[in-house]
Amino acid sequence: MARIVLLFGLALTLAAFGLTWLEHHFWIRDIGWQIYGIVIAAVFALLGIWIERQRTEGKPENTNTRNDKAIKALGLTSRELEVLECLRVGESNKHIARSLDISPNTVKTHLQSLYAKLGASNRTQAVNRAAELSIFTLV
Amino acid sequence: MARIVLLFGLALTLAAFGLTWLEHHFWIRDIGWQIYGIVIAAVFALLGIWIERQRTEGKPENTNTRNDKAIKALGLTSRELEVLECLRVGESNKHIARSLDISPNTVKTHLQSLYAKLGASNRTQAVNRAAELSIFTLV
DNA sequence: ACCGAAATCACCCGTTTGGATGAGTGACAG
DNA sequence: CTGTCACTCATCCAAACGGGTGATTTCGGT
Repeated sequence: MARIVLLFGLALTLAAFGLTWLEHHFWIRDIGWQIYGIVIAAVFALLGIWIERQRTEGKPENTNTRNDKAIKALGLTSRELEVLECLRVGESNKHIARSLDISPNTVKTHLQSLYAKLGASNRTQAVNRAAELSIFTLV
Repeated sequence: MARIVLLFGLALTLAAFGLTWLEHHFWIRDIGWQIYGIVIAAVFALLGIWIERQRTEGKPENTNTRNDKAIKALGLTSRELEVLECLRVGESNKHIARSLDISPNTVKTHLQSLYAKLGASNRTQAVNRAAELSIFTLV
């Protein structure tokens, strides 16, 4: 927040200085100050929009970082994540096997490590835990 | 979006007219146009922030209403909703039976109606669909 | 060249689910 | 009073799942 205020003040002073400079070198008096004011208004309105957009973007960033943090903390491998994503959609082991082009037995193996790492005892719990840790790529 | 553009243009023209009016009546020449520009900049930056904030506010309202709408649309009964909530947490049929103090057989019956109504073929899919329809009471 | 982690697959066994069907009860509206 | 609906429970059967164990391959890092 402090950074935003600083940025804002900086922009204002820069603008003031820039305008003073322009006044002494160019065609300011010719175009009339109304247009001038309009340009300033437009630019700073856009700046305001930009600032607000930046400010509200902080949230998905957190989920993304938590995402990776949790994944690394639990030691989830890439293959396990793929299986996990299939779990979320509700695919059966056989279906997952076809999706990832591996044997159903392998799927079961991946699932067991997933259950162990997530502290789950079945697929629904696994999905639930993964959701709590915001592991899924949010749609 | 069109409304925002309109609002913006209106604000700009109003500002231009207002400034012209001010110029002919008051102390404009005294305070110097730099400060003038700064004020314009600040006001319109705030306007930009406000606009952006308005634009991004619409979302949380939907989730609550969809909740009940979807439930009624699908004809989910109260008992089915209880079972659904247990599903979400990952409880087994037997556990759900104890939670709701009914027979596991009854749980299965409720599950079958749930699957039918939600268009799911297993518990994980049911939870997924329910989440998509934001049926769960958000934590 | 070797180690360890990841990934792959297989087998066995018991439990859980899902699907289909039938049926009894209580409540509530027409 | 009768029909409908939600809720309850049951039985049978096949499929899917969870748990355990062991084995092979592949690959990056030391």
